[in-house]
Amino acid sequence: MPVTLDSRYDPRQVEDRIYRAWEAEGCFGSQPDADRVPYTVAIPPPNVTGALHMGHALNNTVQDILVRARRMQGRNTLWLPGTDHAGIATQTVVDKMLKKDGFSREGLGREKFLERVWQWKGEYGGRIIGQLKRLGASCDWSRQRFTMDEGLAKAVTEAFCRLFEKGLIYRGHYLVNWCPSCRTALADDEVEHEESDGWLWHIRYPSVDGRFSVVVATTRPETMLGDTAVAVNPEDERYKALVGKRLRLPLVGREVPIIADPAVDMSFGTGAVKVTPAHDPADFEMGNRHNLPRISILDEDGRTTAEAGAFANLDRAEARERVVAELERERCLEKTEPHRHSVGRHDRCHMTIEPRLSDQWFVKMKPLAEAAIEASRSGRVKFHPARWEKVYLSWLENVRDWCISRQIWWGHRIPVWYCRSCEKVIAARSAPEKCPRCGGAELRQDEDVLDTWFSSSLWPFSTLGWPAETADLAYYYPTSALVTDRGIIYFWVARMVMMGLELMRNVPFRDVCIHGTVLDETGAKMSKSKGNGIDPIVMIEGGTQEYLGKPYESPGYGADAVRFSLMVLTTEGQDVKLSPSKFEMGRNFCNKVWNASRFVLMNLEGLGKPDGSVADEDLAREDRWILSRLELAVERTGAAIDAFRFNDAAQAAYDFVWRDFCDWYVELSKARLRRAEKAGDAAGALLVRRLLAYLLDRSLRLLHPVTPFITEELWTHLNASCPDRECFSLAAAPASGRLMTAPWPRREPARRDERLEAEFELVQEIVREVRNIRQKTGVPAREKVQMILAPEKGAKVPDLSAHLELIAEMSGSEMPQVRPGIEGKPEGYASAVLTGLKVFVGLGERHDAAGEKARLEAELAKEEDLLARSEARLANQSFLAKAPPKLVEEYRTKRDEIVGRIHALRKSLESL
RNA sequence: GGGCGAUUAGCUCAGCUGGCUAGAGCGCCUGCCUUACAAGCAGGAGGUCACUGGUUCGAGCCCAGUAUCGCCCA
Repeated sequence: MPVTLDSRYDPRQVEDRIYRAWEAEGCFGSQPDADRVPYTVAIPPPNVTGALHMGHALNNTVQDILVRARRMQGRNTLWLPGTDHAGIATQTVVDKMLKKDGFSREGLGREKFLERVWQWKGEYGGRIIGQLKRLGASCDWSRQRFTMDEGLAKAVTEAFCRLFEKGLIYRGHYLVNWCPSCRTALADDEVEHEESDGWLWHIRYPSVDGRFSVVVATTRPETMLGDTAVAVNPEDERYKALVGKRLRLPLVGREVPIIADPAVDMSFGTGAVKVTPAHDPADFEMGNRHNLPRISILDEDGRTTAEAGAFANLDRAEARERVVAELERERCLEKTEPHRHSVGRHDRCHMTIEPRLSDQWFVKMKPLAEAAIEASRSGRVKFHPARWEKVYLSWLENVRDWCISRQIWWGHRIPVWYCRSCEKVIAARSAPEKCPRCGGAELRQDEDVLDTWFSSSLWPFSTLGWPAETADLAYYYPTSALVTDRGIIYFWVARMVMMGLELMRNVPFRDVCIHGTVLDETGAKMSKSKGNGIDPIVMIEGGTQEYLGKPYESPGYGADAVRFSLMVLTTEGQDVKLSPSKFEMGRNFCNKVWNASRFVLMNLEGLGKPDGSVADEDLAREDRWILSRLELAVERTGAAIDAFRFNDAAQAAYDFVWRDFCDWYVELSKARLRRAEKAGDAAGALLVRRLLAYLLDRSLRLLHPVTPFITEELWTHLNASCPDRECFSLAAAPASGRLMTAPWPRREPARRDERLEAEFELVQEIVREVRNIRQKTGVPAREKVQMILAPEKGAKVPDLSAHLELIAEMSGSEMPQVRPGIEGKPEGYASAVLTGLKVFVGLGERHDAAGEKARLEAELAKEEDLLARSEARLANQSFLAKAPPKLVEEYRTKRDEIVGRIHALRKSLESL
């Protein structure tokens, strides 16, 4: 069948079609199978409101590579996909949409609002899933889950109840991080701290008896309305005598005590601080130690309450202004100085966090964290790269109880009911009909929902059917690897480990792969507000996007190119500085693979069905060379994937395909085929063609995890033109069906031949030297030159007789004459000196003695420099005494080689 | 303040347990539309491996310190 591939690879004509074929043929699915070892990856569920960004593209490419490689390696592979309901983010998005239509959440009421969210999710929630498919993700879509679907809701309720029953979940009145914009409590790690310029206000508080006063320094003067003490360090001589005395709060008039507490930093401000237990975490603790009253002066919107007296019903900022102005008027403001301090912001909406006293639900973290720490210390969970373990551990070692209640509507409603008559708190798997204590029927469910991360912490097992004891759960759990960004070590990794250990009695995954974060080319994190994001879908499909203030026109690099480029850039967890042009590399490589395949396919026409294996003794030296290189590539690529070193994997496959196969083997096969045809050597030609097919086959398999689309497409063509292409063991690797489910190349260590590789390296060097001389002296491309190879007398040079034709063809020379031992240089020839071997290139008229002299002298200078260093080393007695003898021997050989080359260079110069 | 990472060619990065004449891609220079590929081929130039000390026969790699940048935690 004639092959008609375009001379350029166009991903647009391939990718969608291939993906649909995979889906239609059920290539992604996995079922438990007791006879096979599973490999399981649970996707870190992307936010259902989200669109695929470059971080997702990187994250999911890594997962897909792991999963595709394991699938080819014979593991029963399941990549379990899904999305996260992202409580606050989704609620905000729908809220905004409603506002545009003139509705409000409050006006609609809880039930109607939730209907609208589900409606919205139905319409837009699938977007990121479609985008993952566009990237090539080989997830089992039939198992797609959503953190709010029925099964997962059941898991959340079950988990809550179990933890509650065990006393690991409790309710309490504490100071929590409050977002006045989202009007909800947040967990500690949802707060980002940011240094910013502010002020330090020094306020004078007079004593009740009017005899003295104390100046306190604060960054938040408005909270003085809620002060219930002034604190000093017990060691502070300046204030020792005043401890126990009382002050009168300006503006408010309330009397507050001066207390001594070791938490006070004597060097901060005046050494005396105001204490506002209801509005500052440190003050809250201090309040507990000293039994201070807590006065909340701000409400859930961040506005002042009635407790603020004359300053009631003001916004936080306004209250500050008014308080400061009033203090100044009353001459209580000593001074105001510029001050840098850190401000907590909500990581989603960036509103300044307000510590707020409220009733919330918490998870007791200590016991859970201890188990999670042990799991990592004992190696049951391993981080890659290992250094991230420290980050994980230090978080767990210092973790505070986790506030899990959120004052929003979109999420898992807390499965707790309160009895109106006896106030019993009931956690239940389904709505109870009456109070188990007093029998009262008036029960009210808690209004709050759970933190989204609570449901995601169950993800690795809730998605497999937990709490039901399903076959899936028994087979696929624990999962094999979790792949994520370092930013999510606390949110996901640590919490999943805690919950897995607590509820499943086993870790949720064995390996945690932490890859780098995608940055723009200036090194800044990509974000919408900065306009420095690169949209992976635009890179894949083409189109214009705004990048760093300028429009960038993407030609549509294709998913494979985007994936390949990302992988080459992803070096062991280092951040990835990206610019759109980086994808050219991947695209160029795909085009190379396409064209190499095109060449092979063209040469396979009419090949027919070969009978039997290729006999090793029929292989030429270059065939054994490329098979040795292939073996090296298989080894390197596999080892790199095992070690989560994706750049090495991509690079190893790249080097083999481009450098070894295309640059050398394909090029020299052209000449061999020509030669065989001329000589009527059908068997010789067949051998080359069979090897080309075989090598292409193995290249496609090796590349498939990184560039799945193009390799699958080419595989289809290869199957059509050459279904029987196994050269050495016909059963080794079936060549039908889909590449994505075909076997990974087998390791064949016996194919590795390092001596042959060294020999071939010499061939390559000779060819390069001749090409260099030709270029430097301006020999036209098609003009053949004479060549003489002159091995030195007694030098250990590999026998090149089997390579002479190849050398001639690759360097554009006549058949080289081999003349051992000639010293000088024939008239009209330029020379190059290799180790133990001189290469003479016949230039005739073109021979330029001056140019030649300069070239050789430069070479000589380099060699002499090398020699000097080499001899210095060998003259060093302690080197000779202490270095391994084998190494010393190697250096001696090297020295002799240099001496030999210098000698040869001098001879050449002399004969000029 | 504590921790982690980075600093290698003009740019972006490799360089694992010290033995290196320090590599790749892009860019640059030169020559080629050679029947797979100009998204390509061939040839080339380009580096006091941030700095200062130390350990070692030997340091890009190990140790200590300094500087600059980035991230995380408090």
